[in-house]
Amino acid sequence: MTDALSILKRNHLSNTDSRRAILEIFLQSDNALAHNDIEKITGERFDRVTVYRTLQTFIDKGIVHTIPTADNATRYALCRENCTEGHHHDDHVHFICEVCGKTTCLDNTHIPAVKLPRGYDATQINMIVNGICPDCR
Amino acid sequence: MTDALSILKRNHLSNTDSRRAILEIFLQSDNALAHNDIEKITGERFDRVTVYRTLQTFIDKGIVHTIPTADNATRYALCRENCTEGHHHDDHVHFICEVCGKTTCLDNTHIPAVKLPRGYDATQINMIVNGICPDCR
DNA sequence: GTAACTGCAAAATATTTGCATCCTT
DNA sequence: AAGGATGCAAATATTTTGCAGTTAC
Repeated sequence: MTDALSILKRNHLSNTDSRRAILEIFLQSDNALAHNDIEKITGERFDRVTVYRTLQTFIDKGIVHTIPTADNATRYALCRENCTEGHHHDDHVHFICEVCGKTTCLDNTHIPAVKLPRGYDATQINMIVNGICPDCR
Repeated sequence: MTDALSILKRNHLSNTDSRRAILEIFLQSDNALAHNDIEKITGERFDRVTVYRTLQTFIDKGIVHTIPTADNATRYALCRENCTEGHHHDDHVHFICEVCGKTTCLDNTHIPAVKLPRGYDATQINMIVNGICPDCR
């Protein structure tokens, strides 16, 4: 199940307004969201601090992941795959549109293998593609 | 030439203490630096604002580039390749060590090609590998 | 000499922490 | 009832902007 309540239950999180609301936002959005985006949508409903703490909780549980961006704005997206606490399997490519600014998880585009120099051990790989999305061409 | 002065001249930038000093730091460092790292090294010699502006100038000229990181701390590294104003050819992999925290440009490890879904046009690709570096094993 | 660069002050923005209160289970 | 979650206040961190004084060329 991918409704907010199920996600909370599955992760042993209590069912609070802010958690449900923020999860709904992620479920209804097809792109990654910055803290600021979430605040704009929720308006005055929740304290800014609550949003920060809720996002951190979701990260800890492996419900959302952050996407590294060069512009230094932390963006969060739902983990669509089988992430569990402490273990992300986040092997898809992220696309950032230079026109509309949207960050999209290309869930079906997997990160190709890369051969690292001797001595380097990878635990996680991120691939961020900047460019122009289909909507902005 | 890869000394600080040559880099400044080549990019038509005036030769000031802060620019020379900050470039030296990059030239002597084999890993990427956060604004904070630079401030620690330069100490009280330059105003924090000057460091911000100097870094921005270098980015504009294509002398340094920023590296996207999941921890949301902007890191800067020298462009080793033929970056020109507005055009980065930054196709190497970046490695972030989970133990020592150092960010290294793997200049010789190129980013493998990736096939994007129809409609997506890439202008720049970043690949960030997290793991353990040779020094920390 | 002039345009560009720097330092200082301050504003704007982003994030974290402590604590008292409230809510979920 | 008890532990965890929230809201508020405030501390801390980060980045930007305006302006006056200084420096490179």
